[in-house]
Amino acid sequence: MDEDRKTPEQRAQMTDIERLRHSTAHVLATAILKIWPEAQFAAGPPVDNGFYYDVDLPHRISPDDFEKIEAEMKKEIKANHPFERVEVSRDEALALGTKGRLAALSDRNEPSKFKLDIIENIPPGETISLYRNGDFIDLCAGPHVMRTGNIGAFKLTSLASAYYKGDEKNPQLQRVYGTAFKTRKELDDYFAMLEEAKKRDHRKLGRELELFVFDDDVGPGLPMFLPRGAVIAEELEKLAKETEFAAGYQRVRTPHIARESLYRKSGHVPYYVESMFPPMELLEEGDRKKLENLAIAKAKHLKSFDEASERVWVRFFDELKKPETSREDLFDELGLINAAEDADRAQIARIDELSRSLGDRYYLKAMNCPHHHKLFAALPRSYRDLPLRLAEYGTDYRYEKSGELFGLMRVRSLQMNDAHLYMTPEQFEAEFNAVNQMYLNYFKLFGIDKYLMRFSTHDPAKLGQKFVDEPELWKKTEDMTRNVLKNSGINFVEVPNEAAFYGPKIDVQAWSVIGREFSIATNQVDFAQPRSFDLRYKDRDNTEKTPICIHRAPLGTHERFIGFLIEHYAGNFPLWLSPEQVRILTIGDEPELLDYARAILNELRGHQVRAEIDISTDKINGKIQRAEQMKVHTMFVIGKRDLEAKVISVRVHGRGNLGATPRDEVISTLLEQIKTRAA
RNA sequence: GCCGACGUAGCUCAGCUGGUAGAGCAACGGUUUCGUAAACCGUAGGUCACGGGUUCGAAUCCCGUCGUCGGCUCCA
Repeated sequence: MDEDRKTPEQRAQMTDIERLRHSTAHVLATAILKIWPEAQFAAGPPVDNGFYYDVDLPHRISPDDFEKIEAEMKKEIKANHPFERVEVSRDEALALGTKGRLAALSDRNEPSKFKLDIIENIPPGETISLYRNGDFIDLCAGPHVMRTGNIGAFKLTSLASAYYKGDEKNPQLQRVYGTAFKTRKELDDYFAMLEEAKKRDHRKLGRELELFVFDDDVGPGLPMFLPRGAVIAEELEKLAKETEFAAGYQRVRTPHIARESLYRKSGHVPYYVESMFPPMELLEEGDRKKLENLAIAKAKHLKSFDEASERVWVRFFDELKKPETSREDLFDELGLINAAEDADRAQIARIDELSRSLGDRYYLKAMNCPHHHKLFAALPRSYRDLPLRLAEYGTDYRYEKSGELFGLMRVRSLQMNDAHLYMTPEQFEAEFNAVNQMYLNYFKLFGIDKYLMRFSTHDPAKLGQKFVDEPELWKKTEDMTRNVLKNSGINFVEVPNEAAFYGPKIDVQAWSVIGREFSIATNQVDFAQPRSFDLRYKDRDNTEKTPICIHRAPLGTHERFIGFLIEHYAGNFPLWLSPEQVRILTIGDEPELLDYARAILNELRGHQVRAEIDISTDKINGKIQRAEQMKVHTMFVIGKRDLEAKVISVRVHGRGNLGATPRDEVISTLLEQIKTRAA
C-alpha cells in the first residue's frame, strides 16, 4: 500500500472540479454528523463523476434519507463557512482523534477510529493537516475551495457498501455517492447526459431492436441472439474471415469441451480454474462411492490433524512460558510443527490424487488455446511452416462471478474472434506488429478513434500463484514486447500485475460514445503453454525448437463487440451491418403495385440483401414510423408514381426522404455500399 | 461472492397507509387506400419473478430463493 501512496504534492494537483467535489464530501460528512453525531468517517475523495464518503453508522442510510441530508448540506453551504487549513503535529492529530474530534463536530466519547488508523499510515516527516468548515474538523490533505458557499450545485446519487481500504477483511462501510458542479446548469446538463446515455444503453436497444435476449431458464450471463442480432454476429464473422484469410490465417474447428488432462497441461488448472465452470464428472457407480469415502477421509484427516496440531502448539506455548527453555529447543519445537504440517499436506495431496484418478472429468473450454496447441502438435512442423496461424470463432464458457455479469459486456458464454500464431523468435516482431495493424484497420472501419493500448506485465511476487513460475521468460518476453511497442510508435501504458498467467499481453481499451469503457481487443504473448505442451518445430540447423505463440482477438468476443457497436452507433448501424438493410413500403395495394414491389424484393434478396416488405393496411406514415423505430437502414417507398416511372423513392434512416431515382441505379448503389462496407 | 435497490401483460408503466389488477403501444379480427415519423373500431392477453409466513383477506407486510441493476481500484 505504502509504495502507492500519493505524495502531498500529487494530492495538491486536484483539478478545480475535483477540489469542489472533495469539499462537497466534507459538507456531506458535516450534514450526516448533524443528523447522526456518532457517525465514523473513513475516506471521502473525489471520483470520476462526483465524490463519495465512506461512513460507519448503525443507522442504515437509505435513499429516503437523501432529502434530509441534502437539506442539512444546503444549510452548511448557505452558512458559507470558510475552509480553514491547520497544520498540526502527529501528537496533536492523535490527541484529537482519540477525543473523537476528527471528522466530527465536537469531542465525542468514541475515538475517530478510522482517522487514527489513517494517521498511523502517514509516513514520518509528512505534513499532517486538518481542514475545518464551521464546527466540522477533518483530517485532510486538501485542497479545498475557499468557502462552502462556492459549492454551486450538488446532489446525492447513490449508496453502496465498501470495505474499509477495499479489503474484505476490514469492516464494511456505507458509501454515499454524490456529484457536484459549479453551477446548477452544469448539474442539470450532467443528469440530462445520463438520460441520453440510457437511451443508447445496449441492453435497452438490444430489447427494442430485437437483437438478443436473456432467459432465466437458460441462465444468467447466457445471451441468446435473435435473428436480427445474429445477423450482426455473422457479418462480423465474414469480416474476420476475409481479413484473416488475406493475412495468411487458416481456419480450424474444435470441440467445446475437453478432458481435465488438457487443462492441466495448459495450466488452466490450477491457474484459471476459478473462472471455469465446474467439471462434468463421468463416474462408474462404484467410483462414486469411493469418491465419497475419499472426501470423508480428507475431512477426517483434516480434523484429526487440527486437533493434533493444536496439542503441539499448546506444548510450544507452554515451553515459551518457561524462561529456562533454550532458544534451540524452542526452534526445534517449531521445526516439529512444520514437519508435521508438511507430512499432513503430503497425505492430503495423495488423497486428492486418488480422487482425481477416479473416472473422467471434462471441462467446458474457457479458452481455445489448448485445443489449438494440440492442432499444432498434430503434425510434424518445420520452420518452413512458420508462422502458422490457426483461427477459429471459438465458443467459450467462463464462470464469471454473479456480481460481475453485465448485459452483453460480461457474460458466461462467448464467441471469440480467436487465433493462435506460432512463430520463431525472429518472426515475432513482424507478427506482433501485423496483429496490431489489424486492430487499427478495424478501428478505422468502425470509426473508433478513442482507444488506449494497455500493456500488462506480471508481478514477480505472484510467480507460481497468478503467473507461471518462469522469471527468465517473463523478463525476456516482456522486454521483447515492450521493444516492439516502442519501435512501432503506438501509444501505450504499462500496467503491472495484469498479465495473462502464460505471458504479457496487450489489451485495447475503447470507450463507447456514452463513456462506457470496454476491453475490446487483445494481443497476448505466450511462452509458457508451448513449453508445457512440448510444441516443437524442426529448425534449419536440424534441431528441435519451441515456437513462441501469440493469442489474439482483434474483434474480442461477439458478445462484447456487438454490445459495444450497439452503443457506438446508438443502434443506427451502417448499411452492411444493419439487421434489416431495406424495407419496401407500399402506398396502396393495387396488384400491379404489389407486383412491382415484390419484384424489387426478390431482386434484392437475390443479391443477398436483407430486405423485407410491408404491405400492411397502415397508411404510409404509419409504415414509415414503424420502420424508423426499428432503425431500418433504407426504406424504399413505392407508390403509383414510382411504378409508372420505374423509379424507387428512397428514404434513409436518420436522413429522411432522398427522392426518387431509377430502380437500377438505386439498387446498384446500394449493392456497392454494402460491398465496400461504407460507413 | 459481498452490500443496497428493484422484479405487475411481449414492451413502457399506473395500482395511496392490505379489500380480490389497469392504461398506452405491440398482437389478433374488421373497416380505411393513405406520398415520407402513428387512420378508426373491436377482441384477446396477467399464478402481480418463485416458494413459504402473518391476516377474515396479500401485487401491497415479513422471511427465503432466483434474476436484473448500481457499487465493491481510485487511500486524510
